[in-house]
Amino acid sequence: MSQTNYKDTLNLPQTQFPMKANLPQREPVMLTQWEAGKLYEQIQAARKEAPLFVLHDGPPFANGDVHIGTALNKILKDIIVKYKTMQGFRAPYVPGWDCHGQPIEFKVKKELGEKAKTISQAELRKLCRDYAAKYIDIQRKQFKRCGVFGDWEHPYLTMSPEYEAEIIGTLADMVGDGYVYRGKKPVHWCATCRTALAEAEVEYADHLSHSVFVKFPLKDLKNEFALIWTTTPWTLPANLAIAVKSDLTYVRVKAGNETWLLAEGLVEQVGKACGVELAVIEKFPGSKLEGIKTRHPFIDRDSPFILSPHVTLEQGTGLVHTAPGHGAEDYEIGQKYGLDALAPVDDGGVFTADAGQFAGQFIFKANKAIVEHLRTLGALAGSADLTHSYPHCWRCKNPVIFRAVEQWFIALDHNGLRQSALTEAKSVNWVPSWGANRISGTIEQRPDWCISRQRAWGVPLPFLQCGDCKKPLLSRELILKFREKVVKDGVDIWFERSAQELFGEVKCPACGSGKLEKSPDIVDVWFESGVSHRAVLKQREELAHPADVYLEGSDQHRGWFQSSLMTAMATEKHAPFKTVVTHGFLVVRVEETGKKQKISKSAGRPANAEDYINKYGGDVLRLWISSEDYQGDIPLSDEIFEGVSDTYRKIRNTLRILLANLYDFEPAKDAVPVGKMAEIDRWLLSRLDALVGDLTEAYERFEFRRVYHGVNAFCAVELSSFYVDVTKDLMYTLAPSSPGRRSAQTAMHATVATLAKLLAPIMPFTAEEVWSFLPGRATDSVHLASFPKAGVARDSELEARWAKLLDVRRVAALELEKARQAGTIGKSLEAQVEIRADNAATQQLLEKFGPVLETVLIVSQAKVGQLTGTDLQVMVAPAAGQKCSRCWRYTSDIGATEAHPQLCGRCVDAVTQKI
RNA sequence: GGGCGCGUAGCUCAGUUGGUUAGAGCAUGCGCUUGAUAAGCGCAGGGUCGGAGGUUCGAAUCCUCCCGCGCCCA
Repeated sequence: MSQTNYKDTLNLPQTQFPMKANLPQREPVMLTQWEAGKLYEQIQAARKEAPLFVLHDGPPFANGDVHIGTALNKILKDIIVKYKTMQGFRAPYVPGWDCHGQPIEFKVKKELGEKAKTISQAELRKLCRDYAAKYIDIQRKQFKRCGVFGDWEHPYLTMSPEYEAEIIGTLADMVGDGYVYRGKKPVHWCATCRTALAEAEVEYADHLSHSVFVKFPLKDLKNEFALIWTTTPWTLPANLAIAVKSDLTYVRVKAGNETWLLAEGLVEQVGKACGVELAVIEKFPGSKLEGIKTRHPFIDRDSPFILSPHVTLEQGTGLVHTAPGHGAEDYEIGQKYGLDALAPVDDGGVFTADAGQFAGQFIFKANKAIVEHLRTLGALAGSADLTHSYPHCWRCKNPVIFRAVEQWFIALDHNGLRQSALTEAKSVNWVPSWGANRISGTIEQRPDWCISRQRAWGVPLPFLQCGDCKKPLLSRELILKFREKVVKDGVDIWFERSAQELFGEVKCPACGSGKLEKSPDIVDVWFESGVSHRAVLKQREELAHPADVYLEGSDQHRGWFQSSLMTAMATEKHAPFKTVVTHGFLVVRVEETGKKQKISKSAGRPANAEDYINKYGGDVLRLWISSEDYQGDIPLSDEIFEGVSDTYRKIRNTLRILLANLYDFEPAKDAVPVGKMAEIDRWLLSRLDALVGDLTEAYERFEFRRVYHGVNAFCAVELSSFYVDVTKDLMYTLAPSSPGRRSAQTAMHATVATLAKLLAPIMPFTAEEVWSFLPGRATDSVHLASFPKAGVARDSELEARWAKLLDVRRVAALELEKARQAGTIGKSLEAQVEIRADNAATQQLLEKFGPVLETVLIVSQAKVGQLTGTDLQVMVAPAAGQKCSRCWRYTSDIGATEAHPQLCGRCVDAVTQKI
């Protein structure tokens, strides 16, 4: 028989499992199969009676393509859901979308262009609804493409009537419990368009302002003045206080025959600007000023000193003119001191009667009159023109103003809400643990929740006010009455029908008037998504309240986590989540600087999930996510993706060779019982068991990178470089059904099956592909299988013995390499070795291994020599005997059988037995 | 500017309550193999643990300050 024919007698690996993954093409095919087979429904049905695990989805905004960061969030959730499912839980996943809100309204208006001005609110709302629906479809497709399982045909939408009804219902309850009140708060306001503007509708551009230094006389002190500076003289009629910083140094200075108060650090600058010599008389900290009163220069009113951390020495005098009705910071600090958000300006930017002598004037025109008036009064210390960046309206390009308008608020200290939320937050499991600290900080600091927005696209605040006495009419019963109509007809009826049509005859309890007006405002979208625990967890019968896990970016400590916690504490008296997991944000390395930068700032870099899926595939995208420590910044680069792709290939090839070695293995028929398995195979099963234990703990702790590194190391070290390499000889050359080969196949079979299951939550496509090649698989889909259990095959005594053997192997590898460099041998089968143990115990151990030594070292002969020293030594020499042309080992019995002159005895047996 | 985080080989990550010479996988270089072959195996090089002080017999680890990056505020 010729050499090439002997090759035909080997059991070389065979498989149709492709080496090249071709994920971008293969994955969509698998998705189609999953959908056709209703895999998600099958999984849910299989777990019908199982204990429940709920991961509640935070709704992404229905706008644009799925960003790589959004995909990261969704995939992390999916890994958890898939893992919990395999652990035997019923883990339904109901995805959601945030549908209302300014960004959609903004985009729709932009697309409309000039037409946006003439369109009715109802038409605008219709277009916004269509826009959201369009992107829900797009995003749904993209999320599915990421391999995310869920009830995609029944997501929750904040614009669905059921959801809207729960928003209204929550408002009703909170009104009933007295949390809601009406107050004023400044917003960006365009006097030309007569509308409130959102931050995104404001553009910053240079603007020429008239800056003035104004003297406020100190109450009851002659010739002594507090000197303030402002670039908006028109806000002076609304001045209610002067803010100083407690730890800044302030001075009294002599200015001619007057005394002025200002910050020490600005004396020189102010002196120059006002053209006056200033001589310091006295120094004191800002804290000394608190409570002291000044007089408004032209209105009969006190203006007290207050303390504010916002004061800086960048410009002005260090004494900050404070008009709570016309500035965000002014408002914040005003709240603390109980100041009114006075804004004597109407919708058109004209002063109202409250502005005294300036009533009826347009504010920007009144600037000049006010400055002149100050000059006449002698209250003007200096003035100058100043060009600076100032907000303008995105549509009409005119400068906008900050103006307090009527708003609706939730009182966070009512009924001890804030305190109970803080207490409850302590009993939530925050991952990472500093989340507890962070959310407490935001809850402690935040002011009352302003829940009204002056926009078109959202859920109306179903509140009434009296048309005559203007008092708000807040009634739980009336709101619930409206809610009933919403369930039937959706929320649009608020805009389409009159108060009377909606509520019938209702009288103002304050003045008895029957003339009631509907609030034109809509509710803050944070309130909408914040009530999802009620609108989804409590409504959907497959879910439960509270959820086991919420998982979002760390920005949501201030966003959704907080809004959810607050509304839940107010209405349910407990948190809506047991565990909150947070992740960081994507950063890319900028080549030139080597510095990290958030992805949104890196122009030209692909930022959609699709870009990466089309290039690398969904499973590589997911494997990348699993590889990163997502708790901090998450780095992203081509280099990283290439690296993950390499790992993917390593894992794939390892699984492939195992499958290829199983081409003739039927577990039911051929499997060897553990007790009869070879040691090396039991060693593998023991290591595998340890891996299962580690990875189970990693999944439980949401530390997926440990899964990635664990599987990678197991494939590279235990399997590829050791077990598979070592067992090649017996796998290929023994008779197909020999016990040694069947034993190894049994171990390999268990290993592929286990690895497929361990990887299924992270690489759902590849795990499924592997599964489909697995002989004797118990379930159709790997996603219907159970997660492996640890602690069944661990044999630490055996592992300890083999650890010693692996030490020998390491030393042998070094010596074999030396021989190879010297040209003595090529591959290791051309060598024989003599091992000298480092002590008697090792020597005894090695002797007991016997022929296993040759196998493990992949050499032709291995013997244990005399114990001579204290170091473990391996001596290498060329192998003795002749090379068997079938198994390539060197032996002394080549040609012992006449019929097979080129074969060793073992190969003769294999070839002739054919067992 | 404030609050909360993060910073360990080229890359992604380990590194117990402080305790030998800081590890792994990948990548790189050099070999081997050609019966996992657009694969596989071996060996080697590679780190001032962001920086500077301090505590300690001893610090990647504890403390202070600084630098860089991110999130949230302002």
